Amino acid sequence: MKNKIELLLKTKNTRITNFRKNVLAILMSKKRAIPVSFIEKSLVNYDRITLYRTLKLFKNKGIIHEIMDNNKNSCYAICEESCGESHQHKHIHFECSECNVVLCLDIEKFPDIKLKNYTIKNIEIQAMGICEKCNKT
Amino acid sequence: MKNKIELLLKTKNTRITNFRKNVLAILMSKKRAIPVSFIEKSLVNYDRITLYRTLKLFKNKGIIHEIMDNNKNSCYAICEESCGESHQHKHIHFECSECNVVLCLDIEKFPDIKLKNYTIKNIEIQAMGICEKCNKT
DNA sequence: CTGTGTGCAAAGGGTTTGCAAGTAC
DNA sequence: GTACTTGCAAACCCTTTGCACACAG
Repeated sequence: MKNKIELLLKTKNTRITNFRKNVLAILMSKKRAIPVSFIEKSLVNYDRITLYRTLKLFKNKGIIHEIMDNNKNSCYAICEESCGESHQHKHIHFECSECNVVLCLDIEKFPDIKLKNYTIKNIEIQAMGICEKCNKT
Repeated sequence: MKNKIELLLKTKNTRITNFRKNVLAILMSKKRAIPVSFIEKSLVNYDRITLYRTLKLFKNKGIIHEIMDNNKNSCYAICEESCGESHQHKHIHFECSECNVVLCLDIEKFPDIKLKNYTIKNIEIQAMGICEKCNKT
């Protein structure tokens, strides 16, 4: 795990520091997009400002992507390897109205939206509803 | 026009006040989602706090819907009549990276996304790129 | 050693809350 | 008259900026 994190940072031309490794470990430990507040809860003795700067850096380097939940809280999730420079994500973001979890979900075929005379660089699809877990209970 | 505005407010069980009529008139004058800052520029002698409260109220009543642009600025647009209680919008939101306009655009067929075991209540599609106007120049 | 990252203090911007006076119905 | 709306002041929260010190490469 540790090597995986350091490798990722190296791949993205980002200096390896303890703080960055800690933040990445938290992000990698969850298969979902987590709000900043959650990252903060998971860190000990951290500096909030440095955290903001770190997340911004990760985002710019294409290590993580940002999703806004319904309450305008920024959530972050590790980018898939396929993400690449364009930062194009072929998954949708799903927010559960019961437990507020934010998930990155793959769908069979990502809709190919075209608009005449418009150049589309990126498409984001955000779904709201009830997640698998909450549906069961 | 005036009657149209008052009728809309009445339909939505919302008290008719001068301030609300002014805000609605601004929103109706544009065929696009406008940022709060634009509404503010269009108002004279307004109270910012009241504006926030008004927009929140309109949103809750289903009179307008909120779109977040790339810079996390809230933009607002009048809901279509088809919108209804569910607040379901069958259009996509397009943001131009050149002129930053935010548009509500209809697409031929709105993708019907299904996820096994998930209940989907609402889907929002946000596209980024270059708009018609900027493509021409 | 050099450029980059960190931690602290302070400030910024958008937004919300509380309350008293004013207004719609 | 009553409940809702407005305007003002203050507070809140998230986020950014500036700067000196610390650290990675």
